[in-house]
Amino acid sequence: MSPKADAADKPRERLTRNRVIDAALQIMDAEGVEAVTMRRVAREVGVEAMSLYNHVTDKEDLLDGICARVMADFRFPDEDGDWVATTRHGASEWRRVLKSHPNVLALFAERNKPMTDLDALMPMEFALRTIGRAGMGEREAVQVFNVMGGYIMGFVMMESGRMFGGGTMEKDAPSPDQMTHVLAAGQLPCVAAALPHLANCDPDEQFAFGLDLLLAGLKARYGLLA
Amino acid sequence: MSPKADAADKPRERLTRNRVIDAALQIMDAEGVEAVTMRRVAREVGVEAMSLYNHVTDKEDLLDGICARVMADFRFPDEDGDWVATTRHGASEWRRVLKSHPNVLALFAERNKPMTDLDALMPMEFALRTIGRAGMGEREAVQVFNVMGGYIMGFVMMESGRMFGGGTMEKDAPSPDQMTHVLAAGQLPCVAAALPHLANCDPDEQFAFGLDLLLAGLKARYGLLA
DNA sequence: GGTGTATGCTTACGTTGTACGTGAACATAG
DNA sequence: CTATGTTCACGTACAACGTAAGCATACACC
Repeated sequence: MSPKADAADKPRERLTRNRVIDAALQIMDAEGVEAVTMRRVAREVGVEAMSLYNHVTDKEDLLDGICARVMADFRFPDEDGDWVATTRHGASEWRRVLKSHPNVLALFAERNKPMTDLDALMPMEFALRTIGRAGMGEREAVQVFNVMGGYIMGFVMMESGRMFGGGTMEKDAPSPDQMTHVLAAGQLPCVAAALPHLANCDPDEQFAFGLDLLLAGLKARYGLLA
Repeated sequence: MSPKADAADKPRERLTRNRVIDAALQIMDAEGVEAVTMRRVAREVGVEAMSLYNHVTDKEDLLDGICARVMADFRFPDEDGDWVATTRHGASEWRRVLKSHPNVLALFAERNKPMTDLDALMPMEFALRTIGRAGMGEREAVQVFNVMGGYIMGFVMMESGRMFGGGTMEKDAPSPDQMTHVLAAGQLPCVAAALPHLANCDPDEQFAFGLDLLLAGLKARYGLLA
């Protein structure tokens, strides 16, 4: 009998680079960066570790693939409205992408080379094009891109990594760690006073707040109007 | 003869937590985060790996120690002038600290708990106090802190991680990697046009530019004056 | 002296990334 | 049909990792 037309004798689907990277990304989202291990990914796709090397050259390559894959999730806003509106949409989309895979920022940070993937670069192209619509010079557009990009990345880093006490205490839990002890010592009065606000502030609102600051600064500087 | 008063029979200086963390930080600066290994640090301080555990509970603890140590390098600007000037000094000092240990951002990013060390929190205290001097409400001050902090971290992350092509090509080197190939394909015209600016712009100037945008936005919003 | 308490060394175990060799499935050429 | 080359998965093996456990040494205080 012919080997096809039989569902049972095709025990495993053909492995591809995409399937490998997808599995790795899923593991990273669910269990953190350090859980992304060649053996763990292999197990996820039902294969031995060494078989992955037919589709990625390294673990490095795998991680690069994850970065590119994440950026490929970027959904380009339409560019019909004025550049400020498009910028706002683009920025919040960028933040959405980063937040939907919160651990990818750690990857970005530890990777010291720029992205080369076309998929990963297209959001940058979009951003530069949109900023360019504001009518400033190329050089200024690049500056604005760096500033905005930095703001977005840093903001998401702070809100999801919460490195400065952002979400330590849920609501009013007394925060069992030693931070309370430090605060109780009376030093850091401003931090102590800020804690409830750190816990309660709506991140979306904060993000928009900072973005508006930047946009307002741009308008004030260049006399641009929305 | 007595065992003291002889320089030769005191073969090693007493190991301390600080010496361990210093060594780890030095290794991280010189060779990257992944080079910070218990055995490597031990070798650096002239000891076997397991001896480090007398001074740090974990590798985790060691890395936390590095984070705290880096923040402890923060040199507090004087707070005599107006709050805008102090903010500017504080921001550039914060950037200086991060840039002088460029790999620490990867640590910050992969660590999902807030800092609890007093040393690490004092720059935050300083920042909140300075922002508070502007006269806005506590809640707004926290927002401004998050926005400024995010901007600083993100900017440094982009400028030292150069994830978006920032420093790929030194001066006018033709960039041997595959990025050129992608660009040559005609897609990404804005990125292609931006590349020389990405390579040539002065980071200090860019940083000040973004910071001024934020400050200008604040002034415009709150009607604050320098 | 003795006796704890730090501190360091050694050995050992499980897990990591990956180099290397084997073998099955398949395409194409003779 | 057989021969041959390519692709892909498997299995074994090794060095380096974090660290648990046990033992050795040195100094503080009685």
